Amino acid sequence: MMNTRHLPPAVFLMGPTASGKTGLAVELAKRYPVDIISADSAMVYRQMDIGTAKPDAAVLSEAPHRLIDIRDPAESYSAAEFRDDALSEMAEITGRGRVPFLVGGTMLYFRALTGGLADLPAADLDLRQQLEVEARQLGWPALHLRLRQLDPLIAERIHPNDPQRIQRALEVITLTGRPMSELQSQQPDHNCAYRVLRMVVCPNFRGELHQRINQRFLHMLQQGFLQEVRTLMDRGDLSPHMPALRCVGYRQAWSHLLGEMDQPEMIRQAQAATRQLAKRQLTWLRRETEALWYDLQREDAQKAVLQDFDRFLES
RNA sequence: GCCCGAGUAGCUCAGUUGGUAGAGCAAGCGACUGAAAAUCGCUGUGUCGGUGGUUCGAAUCCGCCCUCGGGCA
Repeated sequence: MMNTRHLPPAVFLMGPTASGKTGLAVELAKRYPVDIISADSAMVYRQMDIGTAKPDAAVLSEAPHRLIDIRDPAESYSAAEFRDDALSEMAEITGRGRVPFLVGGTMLYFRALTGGLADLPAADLDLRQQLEVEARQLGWPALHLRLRQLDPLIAERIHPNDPQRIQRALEVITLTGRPMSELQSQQPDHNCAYRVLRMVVCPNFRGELHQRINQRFLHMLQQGFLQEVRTLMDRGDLSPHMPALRCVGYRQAWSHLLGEMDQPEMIRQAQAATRQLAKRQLTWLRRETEALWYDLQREDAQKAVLQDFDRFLES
């Protein structure tokens, strides 16, 4: 392990959806010389406020968040773009003598940020569409078979039913002429240029998190979530397979507004999808062995956070 | 009160002519390199409403009871 003493500090606040990250981050931003950078793949989209649980304008004026509202819902964003954007924001914040404070639940983004990414080509929409058409005729398992010829190593790691990864691996080899497994193995060692305090917030009991998720979705509905989705729908240029509209809650609401399911069913499915998202986030989070964990339901949690924050910033 | 229907997994239900059960969803676990709030993989779950009987053997057939629907009074 390298000596990180001379590196500038940064703080990561991670946690599953509905765990209370944003509220805590805003509190901390008021007390410490930190600037918040959102690490959230859904909050990047403008006009998607209620359903992404984005902090409102009043909160944002007090505690500005970078990397939210940086994309139109018709556009896409990616882990690689996040990495570039976050690193440049971090450098800028550090340059002003303040501390970058990364807050969010998109664990792939954190990983790309600290672990780096292989030198792979960006997405190519035309090529993806072409592969989509082929898949419709031949089926994804057939394309997986083709991938097995071209890049046996990566095919071994990708399940024949996993369209997204088969598509990506074929895209990479088509665009570069080289197998994705090879490009990944050539990924340079990446040293994160910051000394990082990793904090995770999460209720100790899963049932408690589920309850918060269920209630929060009902609250979103009261705040006019369906109207928000209706407004997106009325634009006429969005479709439910775009990354923005695939977000939890949005795709169920979209389907409900099309009359494909009634409201109680939409609520059930949206809540379930959110619980499943939280579970996947927890699977990532369990690997964060160096992180400090806090259950904000507990009386002493806030105090512990402040203490650990103090100690880190003073060190 | 009488008649009919239904009670099987957390939920919705399937279960052939009797051989002590299985789907979907939910849930749990995992994977994850430019769509990641995405996309995938694996895994259970049970006093078959209760009770007594017939039978070598009952979710299945019979009696009684309970609960919930619906109808008739």
